[in-house]
Amino acid sequence: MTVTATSPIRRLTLHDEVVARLRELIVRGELRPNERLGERELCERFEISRTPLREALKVLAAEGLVELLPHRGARVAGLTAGDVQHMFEVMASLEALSGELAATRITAEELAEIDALHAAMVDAYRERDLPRYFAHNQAIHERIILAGRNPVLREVYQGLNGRMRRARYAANMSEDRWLAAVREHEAMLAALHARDAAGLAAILRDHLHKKCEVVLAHLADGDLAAPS
Amino acid sequence: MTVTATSPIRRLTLHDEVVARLRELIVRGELRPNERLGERELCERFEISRTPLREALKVLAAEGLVELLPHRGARVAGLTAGDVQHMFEVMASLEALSGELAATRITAEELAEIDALHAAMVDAYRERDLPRYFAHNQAIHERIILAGRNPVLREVYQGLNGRMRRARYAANMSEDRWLAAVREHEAMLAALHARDAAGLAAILRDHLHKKCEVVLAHLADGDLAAPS
DNA sequence: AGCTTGCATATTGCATGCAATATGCGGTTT
DNA sequence: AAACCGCATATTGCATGCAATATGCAAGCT
Repeated sequence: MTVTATSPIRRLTLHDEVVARLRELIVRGELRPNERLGERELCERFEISRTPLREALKVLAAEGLVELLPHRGARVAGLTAGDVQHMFEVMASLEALSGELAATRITAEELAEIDALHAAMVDAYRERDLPRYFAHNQAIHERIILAGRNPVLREVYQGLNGRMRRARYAANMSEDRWLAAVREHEAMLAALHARDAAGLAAILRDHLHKKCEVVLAHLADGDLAAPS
Repeated sequence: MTVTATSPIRRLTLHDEVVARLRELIVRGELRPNERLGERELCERFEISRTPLREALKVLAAEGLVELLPHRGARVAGLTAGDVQHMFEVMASLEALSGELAATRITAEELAEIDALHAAMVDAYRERDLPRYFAHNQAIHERIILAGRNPVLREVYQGLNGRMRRARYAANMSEDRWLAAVREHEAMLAALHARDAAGLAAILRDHLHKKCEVVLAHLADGDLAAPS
């Protein structure tokens, strides 16, 4: 028999599941930077044996979320203000590239979808619903990346974004900055509609630089520990 | 007793060693794209047990050099012309960023070192010594990255570069293109000396785009297999 | 004949056991 | 009293064994 859409059955292996769970714990800050990750402890927590756990730790180390000290175990990777600054520098370039690509490659449908997300985001802003605002915000940037049609860019972006979200998670915004951010997003959409690649790239680059300042200011208040 | 410089003793764990060896085999093309990586086979080759090998494969998969098919083993990641194009798009942005940063942050010593490498590279070009040319070429780009003083940029660059070197490895250059590349390098140095961030960024971006075309042309001759 | 079905084999995924290395503490020495 | 040394403990790294899943082939069915 022919099936309309071959549903890719949930093929779950333990280590993949553990990678996802641990990544979430780290990104959400429940496992704090520099916190020690004992194998025994985590094995009991997830009720698995050491083999899949160790494989998961290796993967997260390759992603930069975990540091592996030979013969001395694993720790959540530290996150200094310098690290954040460096990540934002790279992210700004990646976002600028995604803007260039999206401006030339985006379809009308994708553009309409982003318009809708933008409207929803502005709505969340009006209601001062920060979590919803963030979610839509992230979704918009994600769609711009997708519209660029470059899977490698997407991979690299996702990797860095995962590491940065740790810092952004607790980061609040001033009322002024929030309004400015919304305005910048409006400029983005205008550039996208105009297919203005260079303009969109510039806006995104600038947008990221400002976001960086906000996060750094918040970090200075002593939210995240520096590496030993 | 006090030691002048705490020599970081070579602490080698098997899986790290295996990661390095496998990565080299894949990058150098001895393990071809889409080639199957049986655990038994590799265990015998390296004379180790399956545990460290599996950990190594997970790491390489996170790096994008290996594909893991659940319950069906591992294969060397495929490398289509599209993949190469996408990687070059990102690399061009990263190189441009590295140029911007380097132009503003490089020290006189670093600049002198790059000058020396450039001279050596030109020397290799005059003798048509391609391997030596490539080595110096890579070293120069590496130094520019280092001069940018952004470890995150360096990480991301290294990761992508590892994946691209697979394609570049066999790529030859036409006489014309080779000369043009040398001239572009001279322009780079001029921009670096002038601390011209925007100019260097533009040169590097353009340089990468052209390199991409060369590699793609070579790839079209059917060097690397496409993914299934 | 082509397709499906069932079993035998091979390979992967996970758990556990053993050896090697690091950590912490008590005793000893200066 | 402070520092050093050595041993006991805990943790990590690697090897191996068992269960689960995929692959290949041959027999049976339509």
